[in-house]
Amino acid sequence: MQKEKLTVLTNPRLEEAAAAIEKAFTQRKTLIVAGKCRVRYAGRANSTLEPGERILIIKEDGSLLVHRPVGYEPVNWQPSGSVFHVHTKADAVEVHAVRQKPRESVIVTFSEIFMVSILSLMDFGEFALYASEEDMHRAILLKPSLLEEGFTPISYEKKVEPGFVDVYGIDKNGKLVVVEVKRRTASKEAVLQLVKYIDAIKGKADRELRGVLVAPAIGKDVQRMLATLGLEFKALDPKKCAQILRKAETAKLEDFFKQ
Amino acid sequence: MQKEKLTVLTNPRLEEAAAAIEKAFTQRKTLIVAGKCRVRYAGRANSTLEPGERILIIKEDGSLLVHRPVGYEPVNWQPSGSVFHVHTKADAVEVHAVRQKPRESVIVTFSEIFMVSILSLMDFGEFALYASEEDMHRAILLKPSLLEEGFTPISYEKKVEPGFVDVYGIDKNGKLVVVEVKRRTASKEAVLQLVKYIDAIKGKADRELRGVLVAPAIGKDVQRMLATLGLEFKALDPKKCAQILRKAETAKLEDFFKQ
DNA sequence: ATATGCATGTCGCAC
DNA sequence: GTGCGACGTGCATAT
Repeated sequence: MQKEKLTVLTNPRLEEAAAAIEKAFTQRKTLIVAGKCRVRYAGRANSTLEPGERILIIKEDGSLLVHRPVGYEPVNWQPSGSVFHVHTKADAVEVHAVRQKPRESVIVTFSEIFMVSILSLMDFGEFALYASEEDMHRAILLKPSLLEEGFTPISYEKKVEPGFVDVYGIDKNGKLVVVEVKRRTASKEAVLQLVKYIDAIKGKADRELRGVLVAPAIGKDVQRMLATLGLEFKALDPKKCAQILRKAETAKLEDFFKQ
Repeated sequence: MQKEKLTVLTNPRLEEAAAAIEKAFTQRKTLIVAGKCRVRYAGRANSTLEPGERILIIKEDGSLLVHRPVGYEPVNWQPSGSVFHVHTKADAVEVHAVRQKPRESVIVTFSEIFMVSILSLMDFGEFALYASEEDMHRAILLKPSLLEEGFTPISYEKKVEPGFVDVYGIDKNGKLVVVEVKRRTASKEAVLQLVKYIDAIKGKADRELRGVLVAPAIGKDVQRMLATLGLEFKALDPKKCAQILRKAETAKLEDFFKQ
């Protein structure tokens, strides 16, 4: 028997809606409800949302979203793995979503329901993201001259006392170089991170040490801060890094087919 | 003439869907589309998402969300203020979303559309969140003994060289106290922040200085770090702070009605 | 399980 | 506009 791809109820009675929602839970389908509701959240914090018209989405994996008609972010939510129950009251339908660790609950109480939509979605499409900080790391390892001529990476995400160093190597004069990479305009926070890493390594190495902040850009004050601390800045665009990696990937494929 | 509250098309032809989507844009309504699509994003980073069945939401304020059938987060999105266009191709409907600053675009290409839902949502319900870091600040100001007996706050969110100090005051022995507040288990990052503030103030004040990290909890290593640096920790639960504020608010109301 | 840092983070607030 | 920090941040990763 072929599963229904799509069920839509428009302006259903509350009991009908409740039954459909219940069915969506048991069948682990994707559920969209539009209606007038109140929301209560209790967990790490608490919140209340007074009545208004919103969209509720509950996914197969047990994630929940309540969206107001404006704003990119959900006003209330529950990450995947939540457990749901629906309760039919006199003049309302309540959807309860509970998760453990941390113990949190969201209760959505509908007084009116405009639409219930139940979907069976198949999605195996691959998602690929380019120009992350990870891509910048990899690009520098692949082509160290991006940092500077004569740079030789030693290690990558080397563990030091607290946390990691993004890239770590030796310059053309044999000095140790600690590199902190940021995918966007670097803030003071990034400089503090770099200082922390340098301090951690300074205690262990007797060689001269350089600290380099790599980012697409820095502000004037960060520039001053670096100067004061004797650190350096090297501009690098994450998109350019992604391009380099793509090109290298292509070259590798061509080599493969040549053989 | 009363606007339509709800329009739903199920399994529409692509041209019908395109027309409905176009109409939703011009009328600035909330749009939900379910269908098989491919997504491309180009902006600060780039991404590609191969074909699969997803939900597209476009809100009145020009925010866009593409949701896969699993996961709390949208796989692709555009914050509010984006501008939309729909293009009808031979075998596809393309929705373009562009925003300036930063210049970014998301293109959703549907090859099949299961449902188009257009909603006029009215939502003026108030949202209130309790137990934020802000609540913790306010609770300490209202009841300084939460920090310690004899503490007297001087200033709140005092601006120092870099950034702010959460709370700043004098203890029962006349020493200056710098307080950094965190609403959840404090990490090393929080300690660094506290150190930064103390250093900034140390240069200006000649009085003895104490640094206190306030949070619901800290890890073992953070505890050691604090000890090393001569700093202190005071446990405080954000929920308790919220309760205190609520109680104070209630008391104030009672006083008002007594008069 | 806890700890650490990234994110197309977004958002709000202050300068 | 830019800078800075909070967020119920979520999330992957490494110990």
